[in-house]
Amino acid sequence: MNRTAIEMELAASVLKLLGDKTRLTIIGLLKDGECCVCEFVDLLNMSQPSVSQHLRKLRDAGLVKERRNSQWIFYSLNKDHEAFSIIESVIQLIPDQKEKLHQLEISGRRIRCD
Amino acid sequence: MNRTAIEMELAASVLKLLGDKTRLTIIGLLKDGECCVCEFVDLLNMSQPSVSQHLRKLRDAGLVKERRNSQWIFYSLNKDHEAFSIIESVIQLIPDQKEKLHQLEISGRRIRCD
DNA sequence: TGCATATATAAGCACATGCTTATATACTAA
DNA sequence: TTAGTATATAAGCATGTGCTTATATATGCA
Repeated sequence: MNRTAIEMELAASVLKLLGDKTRLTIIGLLKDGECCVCEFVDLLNMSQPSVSQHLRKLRDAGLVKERRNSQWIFYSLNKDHEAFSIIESVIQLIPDQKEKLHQLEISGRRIRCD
Repeated sequence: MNRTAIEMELAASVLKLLGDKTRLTIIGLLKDGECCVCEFVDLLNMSQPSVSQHLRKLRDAGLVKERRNSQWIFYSLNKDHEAFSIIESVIQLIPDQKEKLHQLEISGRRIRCD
């Protein structure tokens, strides 16, 4: 028995959340920092309600944290999640989203607050 | 850009398949070898059609291979799958199923053919 | 050949999922 | 206070999912 194993039920529920292209991309975008909803809407080319609903699922599962700053709400990975090791592993195996964030930055649509 | 990254769409589809407790357990049971359908039915305590349907999804995705030997069909992981690295990573993070297979063995219900 | 075992498949159904549109809430700035 | 921007939520709907029951197919054995 793997001493530090993530219980089957929990692992399955996390993998299920990752098993959607939109949410998986969101996780990828959060690899190196925070993003706010409007950035996701921009980068994913999806409606705002749809993005919000995906973020809600991730937040309900505790996989992401949110932080309000002025009118924006910034999302980030919750590294304290019991199953964060799954996120960590998967994030290494999918295409890096750094370039997309960079494009956002140089087009002046990147939101930065701290 | 990660040179060996698994495309987002493919990764999501594999993770979606892993995002079901039954299928995730099947993958865990295949970690160290093959199993036939009746063993899964026994170990998972599920109906045979239900198990077969899960195996079909895994097979359709190319994640498992099948081999017929006499009246049994043995399933095993397809290590050549493009996204096998995801399986490999996840399998290390979930509870090991070795003990369950051992129990099957000592109760004389383990099927062995080669 | 005929029956038992192992497996696959089909049909039906309840429920989950992910989108859309519409609307509510929260904050900022004029 | 009013308008604008950012976000969340609700309702509705089409489609997907995973089970069940019933049946088909394949193999082995008497």
